[in-house]
Amino acid sequence: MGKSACCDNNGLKKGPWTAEEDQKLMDYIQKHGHGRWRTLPKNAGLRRCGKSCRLRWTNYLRPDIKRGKFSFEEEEAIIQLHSILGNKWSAIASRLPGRTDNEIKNYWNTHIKKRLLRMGIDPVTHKPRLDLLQLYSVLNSSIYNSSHQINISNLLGIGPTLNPNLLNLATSLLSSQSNSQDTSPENVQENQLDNPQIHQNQFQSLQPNQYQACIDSSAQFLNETQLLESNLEQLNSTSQANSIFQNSLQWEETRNFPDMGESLTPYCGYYEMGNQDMIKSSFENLSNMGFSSLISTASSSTTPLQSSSTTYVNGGIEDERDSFCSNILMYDIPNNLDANNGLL
DNA sequence: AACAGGGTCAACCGCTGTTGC
DNA sequence: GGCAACAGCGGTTGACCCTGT
Repeated sequence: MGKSACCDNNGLKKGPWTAEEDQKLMDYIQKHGHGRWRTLPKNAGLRRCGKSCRLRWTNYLRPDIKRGKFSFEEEEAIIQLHSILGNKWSAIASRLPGRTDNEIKNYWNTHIKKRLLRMGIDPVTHKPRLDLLQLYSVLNSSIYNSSHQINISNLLGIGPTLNPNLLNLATSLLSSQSNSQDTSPENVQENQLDNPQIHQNQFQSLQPNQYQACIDSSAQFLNETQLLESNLEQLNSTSQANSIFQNSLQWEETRNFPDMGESLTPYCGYYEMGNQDMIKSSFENLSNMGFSSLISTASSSTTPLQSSSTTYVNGGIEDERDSFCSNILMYDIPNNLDANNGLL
């Protein structure tokens, strides 16, 4: 099909809309309704193309548009819906009354996506960036214990907010994975590459000028996320993960957030407030990876997105200390929602 | 005060899907 | 079935604003 014909017309105005143009468009739509966008500009006395008029109406002039900052509930819904629908902004917008796809898309790209990245969560897969966790864990455990106290967090640019218990979890899972490997001679070398303990030993005598080499050596871990995920499915010892998870919660409870204070509002503090969300997200993904049995389920949902729907439980946490904590792990998926195709 | 750099968001572009002839 | 017009979608752009130097 290609470009719409209306965009080829010359002499049509582009750029920001004036109040006068807005008024003309609103007056016309109030009298005649919207639709027939190709002929609307001419009939309304506007020197705009139909697409521009439609966009202006649907994104800004519609009476049911909700302006202003996104609420916590809305942000939560966006994240959950995005994890299901991906970049189907219109499908996401259809579940957030008063919000447009454009607004949600902008908000995702400028706010949520960056927060997820800062937290070490892949905004595409909504899974923890285990490559960073692995690298962090291996380097930190080896270098930090050596005589050369290096802040690996800064070195890797992943900040000081990574929960050490989550790192332990990643390391434990890696270790378990390597233990479950075939130990036949032909696989020994490969298993050595997979074993973080071996890497740790290799770093014991690390010198300051060897940090880059250290990173290079560890870079081979970066492609092992899939191995880790498959290991998650194989790991039967759920008590291990549960224990680490409980430690994570305790770690969060005792952690200080000196700059938060009043800013711990649902909107501006959601991801900034700490790693609770990272833990939630991590364990949500654990659930997605086959660990749902080790995470207790919530019994009800208070999410704003409801109606006749099938309750979908990603995995709940019975810690009502943070009500949002349980909310985010549980989400109502309407019956007519298809994860692959959006609305049916 | 001036400038640079980064963040935000309204608007545009190019494409796909749908509909009617 | 083929074509064109249309509606809608997601990615991208660029002007504007804010903040730090």
